[in-house]
Amino acid sequence: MTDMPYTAEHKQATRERIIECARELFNRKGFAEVSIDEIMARAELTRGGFYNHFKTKEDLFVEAVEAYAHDNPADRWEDVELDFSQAAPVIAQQMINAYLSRTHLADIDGHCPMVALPSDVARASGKVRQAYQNLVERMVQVFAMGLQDNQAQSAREQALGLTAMCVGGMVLARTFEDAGFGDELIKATREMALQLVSWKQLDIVKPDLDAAANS
Amino acid sequence: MTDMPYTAEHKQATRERIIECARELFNRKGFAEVSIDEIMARAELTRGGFYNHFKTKEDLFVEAVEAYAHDNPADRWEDVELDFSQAAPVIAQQMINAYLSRTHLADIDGHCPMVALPSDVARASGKVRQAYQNLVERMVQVFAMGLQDNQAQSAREQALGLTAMCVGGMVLARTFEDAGFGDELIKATREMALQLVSWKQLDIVKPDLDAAANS
DNA sequence: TGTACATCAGTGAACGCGCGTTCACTGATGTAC
DNA sequence: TGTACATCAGTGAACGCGCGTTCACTGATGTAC
Repeated sequence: MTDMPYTAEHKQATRERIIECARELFNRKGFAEVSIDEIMARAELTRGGFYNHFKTKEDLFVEAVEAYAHDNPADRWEDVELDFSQAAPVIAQQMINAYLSRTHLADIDGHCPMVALPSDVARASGKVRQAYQNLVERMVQVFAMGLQDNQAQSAREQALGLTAMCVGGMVLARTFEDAGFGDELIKATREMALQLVSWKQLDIVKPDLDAAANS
Repeated sequence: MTDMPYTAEHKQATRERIIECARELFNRKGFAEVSIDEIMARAELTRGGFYNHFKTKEDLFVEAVEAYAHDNPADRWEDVELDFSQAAPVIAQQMINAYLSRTHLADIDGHCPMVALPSDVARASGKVRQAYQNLVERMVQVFAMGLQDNQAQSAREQALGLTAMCVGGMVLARTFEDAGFGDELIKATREMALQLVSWKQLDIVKPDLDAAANS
């Protein structure tokens, strides 16, 4: 911290600019398909400087996934920000509405990494996968806040199921050639998730599966 | 069909061997990360012969995704094959149990492409994405068979939501560093999906969302 | 039945290309005086 | 205030490497006779 030709803030700002550019490019094209040249060019820099900021391309991947967690999980996709002064169940509903929305689907740069990069992460290092898992855990906890234990499942278990629905609906819709099918799937999934949140709160007793199957 | 030094069956068999090897390698490593050399070597052939069978690597991707659809959707992962002589709701339950299972998660070679390759497909050509969408549509139809319209959603809408749950649960579990978390998520998602199938059949009336939110 | 032949599935060297990473450098900047 | 200096963020050429694809070939095979 003696002589410093550039300020530490300058370097930090550049670093964050690179991470943000990388995050957007990864979202659009995937980790392997984006080159360091491309990332640096978007950040208005040249290739060589990359290694002043990151040890490897994979290290940048970790940063890009973690960067997403610093923001509010929902206010990217909806005018309605998550309002934590609301009752917890309302937060869960807002989350579902924001996540399983056409707005979120259309905002490719702003896609949640859980939606944009699952396959890339599955093949990446343990550090990347851990960062991804933390993102999932975070969403689960927001949902769990809005739910109560019931006879069939704990609030956490319900939250895990809802997270799977939200991510699954978006992942599938994103891959379709036919946007109409994507919209249909997102809408149906959203409605089902919203019903789950309200039904669960009513603590409906688990019916007899065999009786149901034989009906 | 005049002179034929090798039989047409021979060529067809080789072609299918290449597709199967490619499907397994794509499942493990992703589309871009697998080389044609690697695929051909696994099929006990050499690089050059590839273009006797496929026009491009991307064409092989289409074939690999479609190949999965030729098999029974569930009997890869469970000893219990889908038993279409059973009542339709039972088929839906079997599907959920087979898909959201530890067996399926552990069988990486046999993973459904919906689980193993969503991000790769999202970046691929329209033909690949169409093949993937057909796979999804197929799963939706199996579920829809096992469900009835109710007050809140049609059988198809319910089937779309269940498909999102199944795929989402597996996609997430696959990426985690921590296998325990994956098992937890799959189990919770499976239980929730099974409850949905049985609840929906009871045609539970959609409760008042506002009343639930304010409770 | 045995042989000569035409076919084409399969071979492997070669191609151009873009990648992640390294490295010697340059020049804009904050500091010391 | 002005100037000389040391630092290090950023530069861009170069590296080795592996990729998808092409192409001239080879040799195992089914067919004609």
